[in-house]
Amino acid sequence: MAPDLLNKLLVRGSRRGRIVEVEAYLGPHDPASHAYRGPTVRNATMFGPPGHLYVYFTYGMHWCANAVCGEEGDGTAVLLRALAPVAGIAAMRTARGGITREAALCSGPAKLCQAFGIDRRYDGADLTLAAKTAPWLADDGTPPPATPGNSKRIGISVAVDHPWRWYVSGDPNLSRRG
DNA sequence: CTTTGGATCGTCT
DNA sequence: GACGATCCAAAGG
Repeated sequence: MAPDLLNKLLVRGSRRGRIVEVEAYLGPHDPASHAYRGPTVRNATMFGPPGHLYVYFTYGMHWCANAVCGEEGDGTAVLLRALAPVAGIAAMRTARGGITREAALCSGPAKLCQAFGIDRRYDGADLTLAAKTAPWLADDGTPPPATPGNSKRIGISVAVDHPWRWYVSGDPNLSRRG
């Protein structure tokens, strides 16, 4: 499912961004996944029904967001790693503390959450409903890339060899060149 | 351009 | 008590 999320839109209020980079985390079978050691209070949303947002806090200051993709009980999710800003860019700049370069607004998993104002409040949000204030996912008809870029995952220390990162090749908003 | 270190705290051991 | 699905500024080449 991870590459199929490429080119979908993350929407929150007036802010819109096209998903250009994701990583898959395969639940209890994946040592790099928060779900590896089974359900806890923190990762409960991952084990819930698909189509919901799993938001977690890390490094003492950052939020990151995933789309839950497995059936209830599976614990599988896709980390949203980078977006191409589409609308609400002024609001993103403000939320990002005045960063001016557009390609730096959403070019990382914690950056896009900061740009969209996503935190614990939206853990568990239903991504299939066009909500007023909560984040959701829209499909404007743009298909995923026919041949997405693919690489190892970033920032993990175990299960590092699985090529479970996918991205829109050459997009300027990637967290790394690709 | 690449490398390095600091910030900062919830979560699980 | 250790560390993390990160980011940024500063320093070095």
